[in-house]
Amino acid sequence: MPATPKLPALTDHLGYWLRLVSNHVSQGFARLVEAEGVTVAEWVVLRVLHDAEDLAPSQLAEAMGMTRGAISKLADRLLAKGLIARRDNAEDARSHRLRLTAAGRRLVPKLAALADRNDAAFFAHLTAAERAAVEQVLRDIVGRRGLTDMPLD
Amino acid sequence: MPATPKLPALTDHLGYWLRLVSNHVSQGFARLVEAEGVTVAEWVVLRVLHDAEDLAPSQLAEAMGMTRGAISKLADRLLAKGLIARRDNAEDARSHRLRLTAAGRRLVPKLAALADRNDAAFFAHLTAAERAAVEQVLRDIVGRRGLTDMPLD
DNA sequence: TTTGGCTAGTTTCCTTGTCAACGAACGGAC
DNA sequence: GTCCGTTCGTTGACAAGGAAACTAGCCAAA
Repeated sequence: MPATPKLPALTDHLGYWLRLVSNHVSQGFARLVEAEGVTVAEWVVLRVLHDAEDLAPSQLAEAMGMTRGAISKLADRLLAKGLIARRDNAEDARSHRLRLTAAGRRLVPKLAALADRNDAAFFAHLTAAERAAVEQVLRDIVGRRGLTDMPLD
Repeated sequence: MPATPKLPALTDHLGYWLRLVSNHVSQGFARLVEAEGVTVAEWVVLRVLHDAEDLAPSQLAEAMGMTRGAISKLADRLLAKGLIARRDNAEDARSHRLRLTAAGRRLVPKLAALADRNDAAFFAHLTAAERAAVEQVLRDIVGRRGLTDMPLD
């Protein structure tokens, strides 16, 4: 018997498999949306704004699990692409609100279709039960640990 | 009825949950290994070298799903930390081999314990069946799509 | 043997994030 | 009314990876 205790392999950790698959899924999606001239982070902003109508950068940062600095630059890019607009906040001169432009609003369904397509490409072969089981486990972990945000790492 | 067709939410995609949890798991691990002065990518290098004994940078790039350029810089950092060593390849002067130093080899079990700890923190509450089911699904996807590498984004 | 293509690593530039410092504006205590 | 601590967004420095250009060395064909 070897004197060294068993050293677990990378693949012994569930986190390894999660990361491996997750990274490929995200990368696949990144390639899809790239054709529309948008990054994954930008897509998330657009999708969140689509539902919210009007958000302060700091709220966006909170919702996306990114720093305010990152949101600031992200907003600059989306502004330059004409997909969002800044509007002063009447009640607080420090702050302002971000909203989709017409072009931004028009783009969201197109990107959503790509998200559907990408998800299907990776998970369509699963049975409904398998899908539900995995989602259940993941949602459960999110709930247990109170993960509300989405850190981009 | 609204004229607009249903727009799927971010959370309707399994990829969303995968990414959310995966990013938190990775971030949690990053915080743990940070105390040992190492990043996640560096940990992977160390762990792979631990098993391989001797690897060319290009092999490492292949195994980790990173570019050779990234490995080149990563190796520089690990070299500076004294965790790996470069050795010339007698058969091919273009190439060289990377191996763990004694310090690097000593560090691996410590990091492996952190990996165990992190995995447990996120997944220990799962039943063996749940764990196996998730791992099975993930491994299956990896197999179907021939994902051998581990892209870091 | 020399030439031309290939391969291994490195380097440069670019992207996109974090972190920390900053200035402007808010708001409560006095 | 005036401070003083806090919050808002921005900015600059830094980190880490990708893409592509570059260098050095290999090797096979002429």
